[in-house]
Amino acid sequence: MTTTRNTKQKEVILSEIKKLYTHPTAKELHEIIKKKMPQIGFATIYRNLESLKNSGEINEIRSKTNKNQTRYDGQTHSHIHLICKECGKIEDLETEKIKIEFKNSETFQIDRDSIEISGVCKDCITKNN
Amino acid sequence: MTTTRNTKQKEVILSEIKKLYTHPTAKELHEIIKKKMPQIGFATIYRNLESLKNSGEINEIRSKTNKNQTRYDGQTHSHIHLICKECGKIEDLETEKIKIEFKNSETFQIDRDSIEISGVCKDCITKNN
DNA sequence: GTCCTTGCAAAAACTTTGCATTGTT
DNA sequence: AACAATGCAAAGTTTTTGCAAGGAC
Repeated sequence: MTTTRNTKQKEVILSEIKKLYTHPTAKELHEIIKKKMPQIGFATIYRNLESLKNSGEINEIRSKTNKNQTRYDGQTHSHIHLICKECGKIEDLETEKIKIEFKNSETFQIDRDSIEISGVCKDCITKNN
Repeated sequence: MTTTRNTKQKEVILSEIKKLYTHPTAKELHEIIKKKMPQIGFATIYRNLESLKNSGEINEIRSKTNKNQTRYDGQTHSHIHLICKECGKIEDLETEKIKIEFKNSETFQIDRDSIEISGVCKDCITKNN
């Protein structure tokens, strides 16, 4: 078992991602964090996101949006993701607002916080009319 | 408006992906198709997958599994995806086998065929015991 | 002092693009 | 004959890895 150390970089990365509700990519996060810590490198972002993911302090979003980039989520309360297939925006939806009945619980153990649903968001519905 | 032409390559790509229930990546598909058509190039696979996706003959799976690769689905009947977070396998689930009640239909128009749920598959549940 | 983490650069992995040639219509 | 599609290679993107130097414990 390897031990992890607390570094200034990790602290800033966690604190910044926790402030966001935008599900940033590693690149977006790097841009944001460089403002506070200009010398921070890309690899540090990636390695810390991996580490924070493993410790459960943040989540990785499985769905790609428009581009092929991994997105991260600093919000760890119970929620699912609604992904707009037109603009790529990811919205959070509290788990209580959706009811899912699943008949195959013996063959697949679903994770109620890892549900991602694609569709069209309000803005794009309006835009289409 | 651009017209599309029917080529031997496109025909083979479509026919091979339709036979599979494994949600292959472009690379996997390339390997499979090279057995029938050894000279086919990577770019041809990518361009045809894009084209077949646009015409609705196949679907692109939004979720990344283990690696950061796009997966494709030759099965176009109504179904959702169960993604095992341990082994990365994607299972299909007929839409009738899951009931979803969603309270926010006015703010997000969900696409019932684009639901992806993460969890643990039967094999991995067994493996864990 | 040990050894994990950083920052940089290089490499790897995946996807897209440019272009001459081939094949469809 | 026009021009879309192919195959190849090069370029573009995103992510991972190697390594010397720095920092946490």
